[in-house]
Amino acid sequence: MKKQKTELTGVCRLQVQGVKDTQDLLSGKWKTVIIAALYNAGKFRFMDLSRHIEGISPKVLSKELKDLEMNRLVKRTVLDTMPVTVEYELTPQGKSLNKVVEAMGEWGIKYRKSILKK
Amino acid sequence: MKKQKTELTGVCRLQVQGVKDTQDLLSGKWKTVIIAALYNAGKFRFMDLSRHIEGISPKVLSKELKDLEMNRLVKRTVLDTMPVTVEYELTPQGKSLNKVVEAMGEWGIKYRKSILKK
DNA sequence: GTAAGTAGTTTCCATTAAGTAAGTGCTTTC
DNA sequence: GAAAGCACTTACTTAATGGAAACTACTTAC
Repeated sequence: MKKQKTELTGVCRLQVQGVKDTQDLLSGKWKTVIIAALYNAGKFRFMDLSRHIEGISPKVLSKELKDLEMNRLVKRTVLDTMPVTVEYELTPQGKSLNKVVEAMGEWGIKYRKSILKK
Repeated sequence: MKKQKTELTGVCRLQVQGVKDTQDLLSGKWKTVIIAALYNAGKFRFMDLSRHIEGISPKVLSKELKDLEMNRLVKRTVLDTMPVTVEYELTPQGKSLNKVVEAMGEWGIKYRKSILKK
C-alpha cells in the first residue's frame, strides 16, 4: 500500500496551476482593483482611475497599467484631442476575468458583513 | 450639466470595495495557491503542502498559514500522534472562497492555452 | 549512535513593491 | 503671463515580501 491521501489528481493539479498563473498575472495590491473599476466603467481616463481608486499614486497606477497592457488585459488608446487624453479599457482577454472579479467582489462584500456582525 | 461619465454608481463602488477587501486578504504570491490546494485536498499536513506547492519555503509557508489562520480562512489542528502531526484545512469561511478559486483556476487554464496557441 | 521524518523557527540577505515629491510638456482659461 | 488640468516620468526612500540555509526538538527506524 502506498500513501495516497497526500496526492492530488491531475485535474486538481491543473486547477492549482491555473490559480497560480492567474495570481502571478494579477500580482500586487492594485491590479484586481483597476480591473474591477474598468469592468464597471467600460472606459476610464488616467485621471478618472486616479481619482476613483483611492490611495493609488500616479506612479503606481502608470506602472500597473503598463503591466496589464503588456499582458493584454488592458487596451490603451490615445485620443488626439488638445490636451491629449488617454482612455483605458479592458481587452476581451481582460473582460474574460469577469467571473474572477464578480466572485471576488461578492466574497469581499459578504466577508465585510460577517466581520461587522461580530 | 455635470460630468457624469466618470462616476460609478453605488453598487459598482461596493463591488470595487469588495474586490479590494478580498485582494488585501489574499495578498502575496502564495495564499490563493495554498487555498486552492486545501480546497482540492480537504486536509493537508505541513509537509504535504510544502511538497505539493512547488517553490515555497517552510518559512514562507508557515507565515502564510498563520496569516490565513488569523483571518479565519484556515483551521490548524495539532494531532497528538508521536511525531506530532498538524493538519490544515479550510474553515467554512475559507471554503466560501470556492467561486474565487474556481474562477481563477479556470481562467488560468484558458489563459495558458491561449498563450500557447500563438 | 546515526540518519531521517515531522513541524516548524531563526538569521541573514536580496528583491520587489510602494510611497513621496517634484518635474515635464502640452494647452486652455483667467 | 500665471495658474491649472492632463498624462505622465523621474528620483529618492522606505516598507514589505520572499528566499536560502541552518537550526531546534522530538521520535522512530536502522
